[in-house]
Amino acid sequence: MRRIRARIWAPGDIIPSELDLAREFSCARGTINRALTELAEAGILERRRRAGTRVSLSPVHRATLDIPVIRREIEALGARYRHRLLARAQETAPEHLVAGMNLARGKTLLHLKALHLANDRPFVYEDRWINPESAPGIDTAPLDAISANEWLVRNAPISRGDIAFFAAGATTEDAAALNVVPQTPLFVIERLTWADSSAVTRVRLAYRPGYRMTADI
Amino acid sequence: MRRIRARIWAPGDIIPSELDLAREFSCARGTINRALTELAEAGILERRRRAGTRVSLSPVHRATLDIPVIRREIEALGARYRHRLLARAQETAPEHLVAGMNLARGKTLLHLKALHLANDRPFVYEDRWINPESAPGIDTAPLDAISANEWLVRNAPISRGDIAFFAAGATTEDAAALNVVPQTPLFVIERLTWADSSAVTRVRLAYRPGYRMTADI
DNA sequence: GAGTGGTCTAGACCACGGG
DNA sequence: CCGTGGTCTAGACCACTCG
Repeated sequence: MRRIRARIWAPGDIIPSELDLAREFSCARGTINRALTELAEAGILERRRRAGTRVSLSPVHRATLDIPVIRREIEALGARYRHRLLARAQETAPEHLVAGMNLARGKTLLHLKALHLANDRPFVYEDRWINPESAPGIDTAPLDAISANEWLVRNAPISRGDIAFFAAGATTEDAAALNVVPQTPLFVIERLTWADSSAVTRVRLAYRPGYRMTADI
Repeated sequence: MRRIRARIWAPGDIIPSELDLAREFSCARGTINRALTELAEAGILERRRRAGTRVSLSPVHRATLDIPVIRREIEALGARYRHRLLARAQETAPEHLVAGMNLARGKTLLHLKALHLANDRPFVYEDRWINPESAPGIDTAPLDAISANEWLVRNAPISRGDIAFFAAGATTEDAAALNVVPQTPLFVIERLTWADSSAVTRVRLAYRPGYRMTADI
Protein backbone atom coordinates (compact mmCIF):
# COMPACT_ATOMS: atom_id res chain seq x y z
CA MET A 1 0.00 0.00 0.00
CA ARG A 2 2.84 2.38 0.74
CA ARG A 3 4.35 1.74 -2.65
CA ILE A 4 1.02 2.19 -4.39
CA ARG A 5 0.31 5.46 -2.60
CA ALA A 6 3.79 6.69 -3.35
CA ARG A 7 3.33 5.76 -7.00
CA ILE A 8 6.37 3.50 -6.87
CA TRP A 9 3.86 1.06 -8.26
CA ALA A 10 1.62 3.29 -10.36
CA PRO A 11 -1.86 2.42 -11.60
CA GLY A 12 -1.59 0.00 -14.47
CA ASP A 13 1.86 -1.25 -13.49
CA ILE A 14 2.62 -4.92 -13.08
CA ILE A 15 4.09 -5.55 -9.66
CA PRO A 16 6.64 -8.30 -8.94
CA SER A 17 5.46 -11.87 -8.73
CA GLU A 18 4.60 -13.51 -5.44
CA LEU A 19 7.85 -15.44 -5.53
CA ASP A 20 9.91 -12.29 -6.03
CA LEU A 21 8.10 -10.46 -3.24
CA ALA A 22 8.52 -13.41 -0.91
CA ARG A 23 12.25 -13.32 -1.55
CA GLU A 24 12.40 -9.56 -1.11
CA PHE A 25 10.57 -9.59 2.20
CA SER A 26 12.08 -12.86 3.34
CA CYS A 27 8.77 -14.48 4.00
CA ALA A 28 6.72 -17.35 2.67
CA ARG A 29 4.84 -17.04 -0.56
CA GLY A 30 1.64 -17.87 1.30
CA THR A 31 1.96 -14.67 3.26
CA ILE A 32 2.44 -12.59 0.15
CA ASN A 33 -0.48 -14.39 -1.44
CA ARG A 34 -2.78 -13.57 1.42
CA ALA A 35 -1.80 -9.91 1.40
CA LEU A 36 -2.23 -9.52 -2.34
CA THR A 37 -5.48 -11.46 -2.32
CA GLU A 38 -6.89 -9.07 0.27
CA LEU A 39 -5.85 -6.07 -1.79
CA ALA A 40 -7.41 -7.62 -4.85
CA GLU A 41 -10.67 -8.15 -2.97
CA ALA A 42 -10.54 -4.50 -1.96
CA GLY A 43 -10.27 -3.54 -5.61
CA ILE A 44 -6.75 -2.12 -5.32
CA LEU A 45 -5.07 -4.82 -7.36
CA GLU A 46 -6.13 -6.97 -10.29
CA ARG A 47 -4.69 -10.43 -10.51
CA ARG A 48 -4.65 -12.92 -13.34
CA ARG A 49 -2.82 -16.16 -13.62
CA ARG A 50 0.20 -16.05 -15.81
CA ALA A 51 -0.47 -12.36 -16.55
CA GLY A 52 0.57 -11.28 -13.07
CA THR A 53 -0.68 -8.69 -10.64
CA ARG A 54 -1.28 -5.08 -11.60
CA VAL A 55 -2.38 -1.97 -9.78
CA SER A 56 -5.98 -1.18 -10.73
CA LEU A 57 -6.40 1.66 -13.17
CA SER A 58 -9.71 2.71 -11.71
CA PRO A 59 -9.85 1.28 -8.25
CA VAL A 60 -13.43 0.60 -7.37
CA HIS A 61 -14.20 2.14 -4.06
CA ARG A 62 -15.83 -0.60 -2.13
CA ALA A 63 -17.90 0.34 0.87
CA THR A 64 -19.08 -2.28 3.27
CA LEU A 65 -22.48 -1.58 4.72
CA ASP A 66 -23.49 -3.27 7.89
CA ILE A 67 -27.22 -3.67 7.85
CA PRO A 68 -28.18 -4.45 11.39
CA VAL A 69 -31.51 -5.42 12.77
CA ILE A 70 -33.44 -2.18 13.20
CA ARG A 71 -33.62 -2.64 16.95
CA ARG A 72 -29.84 -2.59 17.13
CA GLU A 73 -29.62 0.38 14.84
CA ILE A 74 -31.85 2.37 17.15
CA GLU A 75 -30.16 1.16 20.30
CA ALA A 76 -26.79 2.09 18.82
CA LEU A 77 -28.08 5.66 18.65
CA GLY A 78 -28.65 5.53 22.37
CA ALA A 79 -32.41 5.52 21.99
CA ARG A 80 -35.00 3.18 23.39
CA TYR A 81 -36.48 0.82 20.84
CA ARG A 82 -40.12 -0.02 20.48
CA HIS A 83 -42.17 -1.24 17.63
CA ARG A 84 -45.82 -1.35 16.78
CA LEU A 85 -47.50 -3.84 14.51
CA LEU A 86 -50.03 -1.83 12.57
CA ALA A 87 -51.48 -4.47 10.30
CA ARG A 88 -51.25 -8.17 9.70
CA ALA A 89 -53.15 -9.91 6.95
CA GLN A 90 -53.10 -12.84 4.59
CA GLU A 91 -53.29 -11.51 1.08
CA THR A 92 -52.95 -12.82 -2.41
CA ALA A 93 -49.60 -11.78 -3.80
CA PRO A 94 -50.00 -8.64 -5.89
CA GLU A 95 -48.82 -8.80 -9.45
CA HIS A 96 -45.59 -6.86 -9.00
CA LEU A 97 -44.46 -9.30 -6.33
CA VAL A 98 -45.34 -12.43 -8.26
CA ALA A 99 -42.65 -11.55 -10.75
CA GLY A 100 -40.07 -10.14 -8.37
CA MET A 101 -40.39 -12.94 -5.83
CA ASN A 102 -40.76 -15.66 -8.44
CA LEU A 103 -44.04 -16.95 -7.00
CA ALA A 104 -46.88 -18.93 -8.40
CA ARG A 105 -49.83 -16.71 -9.26
CA GLY A 106 -52.50 -16.66 -6.58
CA LYS A 107 -50.09 -17.51 -3.78
CA THR A 108 -51.04 -16.21 -0.34
CA LEU A 109 -48.51 -14.08 1.49
CA LEU A 110 -48.39 -12.58 4.93
CA HIS A 111 -48.57 -8.82 4.67
CA LEU A 112 -47.33 -6.76 7.61
CA LYS A 113 -47.16 -3.09 8.35
CA ALA A 114 -45.13 -1.96 11.30
CA LEU A 115 -43.58 1.11 12.78
CA HIS A 116 -40.25 1.14 14.56
CA LEU A 117 -39.82 3.87 17.14
CA ALA A 118 -36.80 5.48 18.74
CA ASN A 119 -37.68 7.06 22.07
CA ASP A 120 -41.31 6.77 21.03
CA ARG A 121 -40.79 8.81 17.89
CA PRO A 122 -41.29 7.21 14.50
CA PHE A 123 -38.03 6.01 13.02
CA VAL A 124 -38.88 3.59 10.21
CA TYR A 125 -42.12 2.59 8.62
CA GLU A 126 -42.03 -0.96 7.37
CA ASP A 127 -44.16 -2.63 4.74
CA ARG A 128 -43.34 -6.30 4.49
CA TRP A 129 -44.47 -9.36 2.56
CA ILE A 130 -43.47 -12.77 3.78
CA ASN A 131 -43.65 -16.05 1.94
CA PRO A 132 -44.96 -18.40 4.66
CA GLU A 133 -43.54 -21.43 2.89
CA SER A 134 -40.02 -20.12 3.30
CA ALA A 135 -40.58 -19.02 6.87
CA PRO A 136 -42.25 -21.92 8.66
CA GLY A 137 -43.62 -20.90 12.02
CA ILE A 138 -44.24 -17.29 11.03
CA ASP A 139 -48.00 -17.79 11.26
CA THR A 140 -47.85 -18.37 14.96
CA ALA A 141 -45.01 -15.96 15.72
CA PRO A 142 -45.89 -13.20 18.21
CA LEU A 143 -45.03 -10.40 15.85
CA ASP A 144 -46.25 -7.73 18.22
CA ALA A 145 -43.63 -8.80 20.76
CA ILE A 146 -40.74 -9.39 18.41
CA SER A 147 -40.48 -7.52 15.14
CA ALA A 148 -40.78 -9.54 11.97
CA ASN A 149 -37.37 -8.20 11.08
CA GLU A 150 -35.84 -9.84 14.10
CA TRP A 151 -37.94 -12.98 13.98
CA LEU A 152 -36.86 -13.65 10.42
CA VAL A 153 -33.21 -12.99 11.11
CA ARG A 154 -33.32 -15.57 13.88
CA ASN A 155 -35.61 -18.14 12.36
CA ALA A 156 -35.40 -17.98 8.61
CA PRO A 157 -31.84 -18.44 7.44
CA ILE A 158 -31.31 -16.62 4.21
CA SER A 159 -28.77 -17.31 1.57
CA ARG A 160 -28.76 -14.11 -0.41
CA GLY A 161 -30.56 -10.92 -1.07
CA ASP A 162 -30.86 -7.88 -3.25
CA ILE A 163 -31.09 -4.46 -1.77
CA ALA A 164 -31.85 -1.09 -3.26
CA PHE A 165 -31.59 2.40 -1.81
CA PHE A 166 -33.37 5.41 -3.17
CA ALA A 167 -35.20 8.58 -2.34
CA ALA A 168 -38.95 8.91 -2.57
CA GLY A 169 -41.60 11.36 -1.55
CA ALA A 170 -43.64 10.19 1.41
CA THR A 171 -46.82 8.44 0.34
CA THR A 172 -49.94 9.28 2.30
CA GLU A 173 -49.39 6.05 4.20
CA ASP A 174 -45.75 6.88 4.95
CA ALA A 175 -46.76 10.36 5.95
CA ALA A 176 -49.40 9.17 8.39
CA ALA A 177 -47.09 6.63 9.99
CA LEU A 178 -44.03 8.84 10.26
CA ASN A 179 -46.04 11.93 11.10
CA VAL A 180 -44.75 14.08 8.26
CA VAL A 181 -46.44 15.84 5.39
CA PRO A 182 -46.91 13.87 2.18
CA GLN A 183 -44.15 14.18 -0.40
CA THR A 184 -41.49 14.81 2.25
CA PRO A 185 -38.27 13.32 0.82
CA LEU A 186 -37.60 10.00 2.54
CA PHE A 187 -34.73 7.58 2.37
CA VAL A 188 -36.12 4.22 1.37
CA ILE A 189 -34.63 0.74 1.36
CA GLU A 190 -36.16 -2.14 -0.54
CA ARG A 191 -34.83 -5.54 0.23
CA LEU A 192 -35.64 -8.92 -1.22
CA THR A 193 -34.16 -11.96 0.48
CA TRP A 194 -33.94 -15.55 -0.64
CA ALA A 195 -33.37 -18.96 0.87
CA ASP A 196 -31.84 -20.92 -1.96
CA SER A 197 -34.17 -20.23 -4.85
CA SER A 198 -37.37 -19.28 -3.06
CA ALA A 199 -38.14 -15.80 -1.83
CA VAL A 200 -38.46 -15.33 1.91
CA THR A 201 -39.46 -11.73 2.33
CA ARG A 202 -39.71 -8.44 0.55
CA VAL A 203 -39.59 -5.34 2.66
CA ARG A 204 -39.80 -1.63 2.05
CA LEU A 205 -38.38 0.56 4.80
CA ALA A 206 -39.13 4.27 4.78
CA TYR A 207 -36.90 6.19 7.18
CA ARG A 208 -37.80 9.35 9.00
CA PRO A 209 -36.63 12.60 7.41
CA GLY A 210 -33.01 13.42 8.15
CA TYR A 211 -31.90 9.82 8.31
CA ARG A 212 -28.41 9.20 6.94
CA MET A 213 -26.97 5.81 6.20
CA THR A 214 -23.22 5.86 6.64
CA ALA A 215 -20.33 3.62 5.74
CA ASP A 216 -16.57 3.60 5.55
CA ILE A 217 -14.54 3.03 2.46
CA MET B 1 -23.23 -23.10 5.69
CA ARG B 2 -25.38 -26.12 5.06
CA ARG B 3 -25.30 -27.00 8.72
CA ILE B 4 -26.11 -23.46 9.75
CA ARG B 5 -29.04 -23.22 7.33
CA ALA B 6 -30.31 -26.60 8.46
CA ARG B 7 -30.04 -25.48 12.09
CA ILE B 8 -27.72 -28.36 12.88
CA TRP B 9 -25.60 -25.53 14.20
CA ALA B 10 -28.21 -23.10 15.47
CA PRO B 11 -27.67 -19.40 16.19
CA GLY B 12 -25.77 -19.08 19.44
CA ASP B 13 -24.28 -22.56 19.29
CA ILE B 14 -20.59 -23.20 19.63
CA ILE B 15 -19.34 -25.18 16.68
CA PRO B 16 -16.47 -27.68 16.87
CA SER B 17 -12.93 -26.36 17.06
CA GLU B 18 -10.75 -25.99 13.98
CA LEU B 19 -8.80 -29.07 14.97
CA ASP B 20 -11.93 -31.18 15.29
CA LEU B 21 -13.29 -29.96 11.97
CA ALA B 22 -9.95 -30.61 10.29
CA ARG B 23 -10.10 -34.17 11.55
CA GLU B 24 -13.72 -34.59 10.52
CA PHE B 25 -13.15 -33.34 6.99
CA SER B 26 -9.69 -34.86 6.69
CA CYS B 27 -8.05 -31.62 5.75
CA ALA B 28 -5.50 -29.23 7.16
CA ARG B 29 -6.40 -26.84 9.92
CA GLY B 30 -5.33 -23.97 7.68
CA THR B 31 -8.13 -24.79 5.27
CA ILE B 32 -10.71 -24.86 8.04
CA ASN B 33 -9.30 -21.62 9.38
CA ARG B 34 -9.65 -19.88 6.05
CA ALA B 35 -13.24 -21.03 5.63
CA LEU B 36 -14.28 -20.00 9.13
CA THR B 37 -12.45 -16.70 8.87
CA GLU B 38 -14.37 -15.88 5.71
CA LEU B 39 -17.67 -16.71 7.37
CA ALA B 40 -16.71 -14.56 10.33
CA GLU B 41 -15.95 -11.65 8.01
CA ALA B 42 -19.35 -12.13 6.46
CA GLY B 43 -20.91 -11.85 9.90
CA ILE B 44 -22.19 -15.43 9.98
CA LEU B 45 -19.84 -16.60 12.72
CA GLU B 46 -18.26 -14.95 15.73
CA ARG B 47 -14.85 -16.13 16.76
CA ARG B 48 -12.88 -15.57 19.93
CA ARG B 49 -9.70 -17.18 21.06
CA ARG B 50 -10.14 -19.80 23.68
CA ALA B 51 -13.90 -19.17 23.67
CA GLY B 52 -14.37 -20.86 20.32
CA THR B 53 -16.52 -20.16 17.30
CA ARG B 54 -20.25 -19.62 17.53
CA VAL B 55 -23.02 -18.98 15.05
CA SER B 56 -24.04 -15.32 15.24
CA LEU B 57 -27.28 -14.65 17.05
CA SER B 58 -28.10 -11.68 14.89
CA PRO B 59 -26.07 -12.05 11.76
CA VAL B 60 -25.30 -8.63 10.45
CA HIS B 61 -26.26 -8.50 6.85
CA ARG B 62 -23.26 -7.07 5.18
CA ALA B 63 -23.67 -5.55 1.77
CA THR B 64 -20.70 -4.54 -0.30
CA LEU B 65 -21.28 -1.53 -2.43
CA ASP B 66 -19.11 -0.98 -5.41
CA ILE B 67 -18.81 2.72 -5.92
CA PRO B 68 -17.49 3.13 -9.41
CA VAL B 69 -16.38 6.23 -11.16
CA ILE B 70 -19.54 7.92 -12.40
CA ARG B 71 -18.51 7.52 -16.00
CA ARG B 72 -18.45 3.76 -15.57
CA GLU B 73 -21.74 3.80 -13.75
CA ILE B 74 -23.38 5.53 -16.68
CA GLU B 75 -21.65 3.40 -19.28
CA ALA B 76 -22.75 0.30 -17.42
CA LEU B 77 -26.33 1.44 -18.03
CA GLY B 78 -25.61 1.41 -21.71
CA ALA B 79 -25.72 5.17 -21.97
CA ARG B 80 -23.23 7.62 -23.42
CA TYR B 81 -21.34 9.56 -20.80
CA ARG B 82 -20.62 13.25 -20.92
CA HIS B 83 -19.91 15.78 -18.29
CA ARG B 84 -20.00 19.51 -18.05
CA LEU B 85 -17.94 21.66 -15.72
CA LEU B 86 -20.29 24.37 -14.56
CA ALA B 87 -18.07 26.29 -12.17
CA ARG B 88 -14.50 26.29 -10.99
CA ALA B 89 -13.27 28.70 -8.36
CA GLN B 90 -10.75 29.13 -5.61
CA GLU B 91 -12.62 29.83 -2.41
CA THR B 92 -11.87 30.13 1.24
CA ALA B 93 -13.07 27.00 2.98
CA PRO B 94 -16.51 27.59 4.47
CA GLU B 95 -16.89 27.01 8.16
CA HIS B 96 -18.69 23.67 7.96
CA LEU B 97 -15.83 22.24 5.91
CA VAL B 98 -13.06 23.57 8.13
CA ALA B 99 -14.27 21.27 10.88
CA GLY B 100 -15.25 18.29 8.78
CA MET B 101 -12.10 18.32 6.68
CA ASN B 102 -9.83 19.19 9.56
CA LEU B 103 -8.39 22.24 7.80
CA ALA B 104 -6.66 25.35 9.02
CA ARG B 105 -9.06 28.30 9.01
CA GLY B 106 -8.72 30.51 5.97
CA LYS B 107 -7.41 27.71 3.76
CA THR B 108 -8.16 28.04 0.07
CA LEU B 109 -9.93 25.18 -1.62
CA LEU B 110 -10.86 24.44 -5.19
CA HIS B 111 -14.62 24.49 -5.55
CA LEU B 112 -16.16 22.72 -8.52
CA LYS B 113 -19.66 22.26 -9.77
CA ALA B 114 -20.26 19.75 -12.49
CA LEU B 115 -23.03 17.86 -14.17
CA HIS B 116 -22.72 14.27 -15.35
CA LEU B 117 -25.00 13.33 -18.22
CA ALA B 118 -26.29 10.02 -19.53
CA ASN B 119 -27.34 10.28 -23.17
CA ASP B 120 -27.26 14.06 -22.72
CA ARG B 121 -29.77 13.94 -19.90
CA PRO B 122 -28.73 15.08 -16.41
CA PHE B 123 -27.72 12.15 -14.24
CA VAL B 124 -25.81 13.53 -11.28
CA TYR B 125 -25.14 17.02 -10.09
CA GLU B 126 -21.82 17.27 -8.31
CA ASP B 127 -20.65 19.88 -5.84
CA ARG B 128 -17.04 19.26 -4.89
CA TRP B 129 -14.37 20.82 -2.73
CA ILE B 130 -10.78 19.79 -3.23
CA ASN B 131 -7.84 20.41 -0.96
CA PRO B 132 -5.11 21.34 -3.45
CA GLU B 133 -2.37 20.37 -1.03
CA SER B 134 -3.55 16.78 -1.05
CA ALA B 135 -4.07 16.72 -4.79
CA PRO B 136 -0.95 18.20 -6.36
CA GLY B 137 -1.44 18.97 -10.02
CA ILE B 138 -5.17 19.57 -9.73
CA ASP B 139 -4.71 23.27 -10.48
CA THR B 140 -3.55 22.54 -13.98
CA ALA B 141 -5.76 19.51 -14.62
CA PRO B 142 -8.10 19.86 -17.62
CA LEU B 143 -11.23 19.27 -15.61
CA ASP B 144 -13.51 19.97 -18.53
CA ALA B 145 -12.00 17.05 -20.41
CA ILE B 146 -11.74 14.58 -17.55
CA SER B 147 -14.10 14.79 -14.60
CA ALA B 148 -12.61 15.69 -11.24
CA ASN B 149 -14.02 12.41 -10.02
CA GLU B 150 -11.91 10.49 -12.47
CA TRP B 151 -8.86 12.72 -12.22
CA LEU B 152 -8.75 12.24 -8.48
CA VAL B 153 -9.21 8.50 -8.63
CA ARG B 154 -6.24 8.28 -10.95
CA ASN B 155 -3.99 10.90 -9.45
CA ALA B 156 -4.73 11.29 -5.77
CA PRO B 157 -4.38 7.99 -3.96
CA ILE B 158 -6.69 7.91 -1.01
CA SER B 159 -6.39 5.87 2.10
CA ARG B 160 -9.86 6.02 3.54
CA GLY B 161 -13.18 7.74 3.34
CA ASP B 162 -16.51 8.27 4.96
CA ILE B 163 -19.66 8.11 2.93
CA ALA B 164 -23.24 8.95 3.74
CA PHE B 165 -26.43 8.30 1.81
CA PHE B 166 -29.64 10.16 2.38
CA ALA B 167 -32.69 11.69 0.77
CA ALA B 168 -33.10 15.41 0.33
CA GLY B 169 -35.39 17.77 -1.48
CA ALA B 170 -33.80 19.34 -4.53
CA THR B 171 -32.30 22.73 -3.74
CA THR B 172 -32.86 25.45 -6.29
CA GLU B 173 -29.35 24.74 -7.54
CA ASP B 174 -29.99 20.99 -7.79
CA ALA B 175 -33.29 21.71 -9.49
CA ALA B 176 -31.77 23.96 -12.11
CA ALA B 177 -28.96 21.52 -12.89
CA LEU B 178 -31.07 18.38 -12.99
CA ASN B 179 -33.99 20.09 -14.64
CA VAL B 180 -36.55 19.20 -11.99
CA VAL B 181 -38.79 21.25 -9.75
CA PRO B 182 -37.34 22.31 -6.39
CA GLN B 183 -38.04 19.97 -3.48
CA THR B 184 -38.19 16.91 -5.71
CA PRO B 185 -36.91 14.02 -3.57
CA LEU B 186 -33.34 13.23 -4.60
CA PHE B 187 -30.94 10.53 -3.59
CA VAL B 188 -27.80 12.19 -2.30
CA ILE B 189 -24.34 10.86 -1.52
CA GLU B 190 -21.84 12.82 0.54
CA ARG B 191 -18.33 11.52 0.55
CA LEU B 192 -15.25 12.71 2.35
CA THR B 193 -11.95 11.11 1.42
CA TRP B 194 -8.59 11.23 3.10
CA ALA B 195 -4.98 10.57 2.25
CA ASP B 196 -3.47 9.62 5.55
CA SER B 197 -4.65 12.34 7.91
CA SER B 198 -5.36 15.16 5.48
CA ALA B 199 -8.59 15.57 3.60
CA VAL B 200 -8.47 15.26 -0.17
CA THR B 201 -11.98 16.02 -1.30
CA ARG B 202 -15.50 16.40 -0.13
CA VAL B 203 -18.22 15.81 -2.65
CA ARG B 204 -21.97 15.95 -2.67
CA LEU B 205 -23.67 14.03 -5.45
CA ALA B 206 -27.34 14.62 -6.13
CA TYR B 207 -28.81 11.96 -8.40
CA ARG B 208 -31.66 12.42 -10.81
CA PRO B 209 -35.10 11.38 -9.60
CA GLY B 210 -35.73 7.66 -9.83
CA TYR B 211 -32.12 6.70 -9.24
CA ARG B 212 -31.67 3.49 -7.27
CA MET B 213 -28.43 2.34 -5.77
CA THR B 214 -28.33 -1.43 -5.59
CA ALA B 215 -26.22 -4.04 -3.90
CA ASP B 216 -26.15 -7.73 -3.10
CA ILE B 217 -26.10 -9.24 0.31
C1' DG C 1 -2.72 -24.02 32.74
C1' DA C 2 -4.57 -25.30 28.69
C1' DG C 3 -7.30 -24.95 24.62
C1' DT C 4 -8.80 -21.79 21.40
C1' DG C 5 -8.08 -19.00 17.21
C1' DG C 6 -4.34 -16.06 14.50
C1' DT C 7 -0.62 -16.29 11.82
C1' DC C 8 3.40 -17.78 9.58
C1' DT C 9 6.48 -21.27 7.00
C1' DA C 10 8.10 -24.42 3.50
C1' DG C 11 6.65 -27.17 0.30
C1' DA C 12 3.58 -29.12 -3.10
C1' DC C 13 0.33 -29.66 -6.97
C1' DC C 14 -2.64 -27.60 -10.11
C1' DA C 15 -5.46 -24.40 -13.37
C1' DC C 16 -5.04 -21.03 -16.27
C1' DG C 17 -3.69 -18.56 -20.10
C1' DG C 18 -0.07 -15.69 -22.59
C1' DG C 19 3.79 -16.33 -25.70
C1' DC D 1 5.42 -24.62 -22.86
C1' DC D 2 5.85 -22.65 -18.56
C1' DG D 3 5.36 -18.79 -15.29
C1' DT D 4 1.70 -17.01 -12.94
C1' DG D 5 -1.66 -17.10 -9.22
C1' DG D 6 -4.95 -20.44 -6.41
C1' DT D 7 -5.10 -23.63 -3.11
C1' DC D 8 -3.93 -27.11 0.01
C1' DT D 9 -0.85 -29.53 3.64
C1' DA D 10 1.67 -30.38 7.85
C1' DG D 11 3.77 -28.24 11.17
C1' DA D 12 5.00 -24.54 14.25
C1' DC D 13 4.76 -20.65 17.53
C1' DC D 14 2.07 -17.31 19.62
C1' DA D 15 -1.80 -14.31 21.81
C1' DC D 16 -5.52 -14.49 24.13
C1' DT D 17 -8.71 -15.71 27.66
C1' DC D 18 -11.65 -18.95 30.04
C1' DG D 19 -11.98 -21.92 33.85
